[in-house]
Amino acid sequence: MVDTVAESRDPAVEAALDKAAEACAARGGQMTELRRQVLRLILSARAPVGAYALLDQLRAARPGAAPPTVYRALEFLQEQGLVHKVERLNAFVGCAGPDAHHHCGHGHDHPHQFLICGRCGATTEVCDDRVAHAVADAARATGFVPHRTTVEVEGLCAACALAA
Amino acid sequence: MVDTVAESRDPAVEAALDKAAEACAARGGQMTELRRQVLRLILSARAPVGAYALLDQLRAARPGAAPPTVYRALEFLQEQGLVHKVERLNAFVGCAGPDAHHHCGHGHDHPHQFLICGRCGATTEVCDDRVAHAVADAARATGFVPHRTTVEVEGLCAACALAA
DNA sequence: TCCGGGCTGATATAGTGTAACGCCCGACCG
DNA sequence: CGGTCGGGCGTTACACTATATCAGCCCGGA
Repeated sequence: MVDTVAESRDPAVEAALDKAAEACAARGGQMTELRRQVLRLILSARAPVGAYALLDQLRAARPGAAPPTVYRALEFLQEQGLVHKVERLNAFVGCAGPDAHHHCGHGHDHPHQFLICGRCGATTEVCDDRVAHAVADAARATGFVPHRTTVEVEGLCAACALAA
Repeated sequence: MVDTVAESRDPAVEAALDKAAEACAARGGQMTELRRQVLRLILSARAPVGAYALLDQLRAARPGAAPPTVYRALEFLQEQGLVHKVERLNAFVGCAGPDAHHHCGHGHDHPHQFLICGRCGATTEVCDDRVAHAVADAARATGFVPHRTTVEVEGLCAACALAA
């Protein structure tokens, strides 16, 4: 075995990492090795990952890693719009890449919604403008000035709904 | 001082507690003294309250109270629709009273949204059908079967927006 | 009487997130 | 060159949030 446990190195993930680094640089952010490692772990996971799960995996490459190590990386990645937190799960998912949402006219701080399958744990991000507008309108109707919005739906994904 | 610290005993809160107890009983739930105390603390607060803040206050009346004491009460109150959790804050707020939402045709498990002021901490619950429908529609469009929805908007409340 | 379920007490532990200090290093400037 | 300033990271310690588990109590029904 040439590759160690930590490396499944999906080429698609590596490509996404390179694109992310590029996007960061364009905004004045530095995609350091640590941040890249954390983002790789998130993008390689099939479901949202908890901070401490990331920490465990990270220690393979960085024995000295501690909670602040991963939380600081996560904070950066969230600011860059590369990662979102799923509040209901206290876990993190990669954003398909902000670029993937350019079609709906949003930048890297785009509004998004999560569909969380309570059975298989799959969490998919959608980007629905009607939802975003409805929420913003409802807020503004009360004089509230919206800044950031969290929308998370728990239920059954299409596959699990059929299986059930 | 006749009343001790723990008792501000807002008559409106007491009335809400009585109504809540009634509503619980109608559904087969028991509003015990402990649960009533926890609900009173939540309804008396101006902002969402953390479980451990509740615990601290609760200990005035129940020296032996421990985390499970308050979490069990909270679980019951949430099931009864008397309390909601604000995920972004890991804190709990009283529901205006499910009855307050009968006007929009929902029962005690009604869809709701939170407007969280990042400056003063005030958190208001709204009940907007367009939002609820937009979210449900967006989810169903992907074959997802929605079960429970969390919508939380962080921003500035009307008062703070003016002050800022 | 005995059983069972719901509620609470009590202890222990798991999981999530931050504060605070200090070091290194590279950028920038006099 | 020397200084210093800021960002990123290591490290320790701690705060906050949540749950598992076992035991005791009360009450209503068989």
